[in-house]
Amino acid sequence: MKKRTEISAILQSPEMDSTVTVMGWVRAFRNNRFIALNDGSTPNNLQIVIDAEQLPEDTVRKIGFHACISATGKLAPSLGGGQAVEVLAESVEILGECNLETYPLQPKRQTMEFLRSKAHFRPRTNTFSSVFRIRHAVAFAIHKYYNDRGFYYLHSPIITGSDAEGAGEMFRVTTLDLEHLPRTESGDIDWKEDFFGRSTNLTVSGQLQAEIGALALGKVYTFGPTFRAENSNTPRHLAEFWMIEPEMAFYDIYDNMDLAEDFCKYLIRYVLDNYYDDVAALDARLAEEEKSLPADKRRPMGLIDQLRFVVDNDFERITYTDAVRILQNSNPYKKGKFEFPVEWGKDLQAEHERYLVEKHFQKPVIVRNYPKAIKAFYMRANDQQPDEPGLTVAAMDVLFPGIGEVIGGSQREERHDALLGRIAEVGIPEEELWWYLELRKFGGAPHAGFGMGFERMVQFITGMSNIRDVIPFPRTPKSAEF
RNA sequence: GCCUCAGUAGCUCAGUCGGUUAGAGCGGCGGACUGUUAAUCCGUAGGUCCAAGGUUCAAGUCCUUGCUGAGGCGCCA
Repeated sequence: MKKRTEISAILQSPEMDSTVTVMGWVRAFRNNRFIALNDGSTPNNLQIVIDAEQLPEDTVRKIGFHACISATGKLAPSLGGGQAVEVLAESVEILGECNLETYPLQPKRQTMEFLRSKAHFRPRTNTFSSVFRIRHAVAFAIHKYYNDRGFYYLHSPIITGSDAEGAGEMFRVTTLDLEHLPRTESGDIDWKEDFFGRSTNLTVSGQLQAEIGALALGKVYTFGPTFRAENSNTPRHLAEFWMIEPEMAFYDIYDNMDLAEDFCKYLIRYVLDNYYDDVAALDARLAEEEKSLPADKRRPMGLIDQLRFVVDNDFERITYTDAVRILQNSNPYKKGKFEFPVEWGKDLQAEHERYLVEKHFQKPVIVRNYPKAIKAFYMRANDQQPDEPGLTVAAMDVLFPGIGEVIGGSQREERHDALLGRIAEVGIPEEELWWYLELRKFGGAPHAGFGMGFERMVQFITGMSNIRDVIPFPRTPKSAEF
């Protein structure tokens, strides 16, 4: 293969008069003379100038939207106003034709729904190439952030035998012949016959295993795929998504909140610092899109302004009890505008969270100390507070505008007896969690952690309105093409 | 899982009260064009009206069921 130069490198530091070979996909061919070429290395195109009479007629005819070409020529300052440099092509080779009579994409605005059905081509569009570059950037920044702070990347299992995680419906993993299931004497399916000799599922969370890591390595994080078989049909849910779960020994709920806030800001700052052109392209696209919306449906600020705002301001921190008080004093509450009741002991609904984040504080909010009854068994019980009608646990949720809960976490119950009591209360068989309990019995430590929805964070940073458009191959109920 | 809306040309949509040969813009194709920037100009082709059943003299239009998609809610990250 001829050695090619990536367009990002050329645009960054062009060496005028040098001869380069570039390869990529044609975004536009204008006036029989100008090719806008993109190779995915940057959102920006490189202009190739050809002399149609100096090239084979057949080659010129095949230069068209999304055809793949290689072009060789001298770099020169551009005579046109739209770009600084261009390649004066001496030769052009067609690497892959693109027959536009049958190719589904078109050089025009397409809906996200349509492009979703063409997941094999959508990364070639401006929007999706920017989204996927940013997705990469966020993933990389996650590892960099934790590595730089002395965390160890722990690989939690994808296949789990635990039924006790309680984070939702699970996908079963089995090699049993579904047409001829082995049965026990009592007629139940005999999971002892299955591959692992027990019933197994895809993981819904790596947290319990991350706790094992934290109680030995001090600070760990997991970052991997997570599976929920919930029949959730919303722009914020996927059946297969990625989650980051840091877990730290010797952290309490406040340390946990500090880390969560700093982590969120770091990821946003990293993308702004290193992928500004991509964010700017998405910002412009959103601004264009919003022009056609009525004023009340528009975002309060542009994408970049919003990202800067989140980075530059402290997150609001309140207790669940405060949140209920604020909501009960709110206008929508007094006017009966909320669909769901606001009452201490009941979980906050999306409409309540949205009021707190988007109306009342107008910035990210961390709510902590939720009622014990509505939270998971592993969260650390707080002492009874005089101003709280019931017992709470040291849980915390980080709420973002537009996407809602981006992080959920807690200080974990490290007291063996308290945990044992809680497990009994919620009715999980003790033997399911024998190793989890032993972590408390033998050299236990106070510890805390949280889970961040990776796609939700990418969604926030890119401004994409549907989570299916920030993952290359979305898996949702009734949909697993590609 | 519940509720709402939608499905008509490659894409985005219009299609009146059920009535003749189903339209537009964009895109494609053919042509023109050597400084364009979503290039522009001229010409042209293109339809299983989501599927099945039903009502009717007559269905893109009304009814039933199903499928698919989107949005809202719940569950959550």
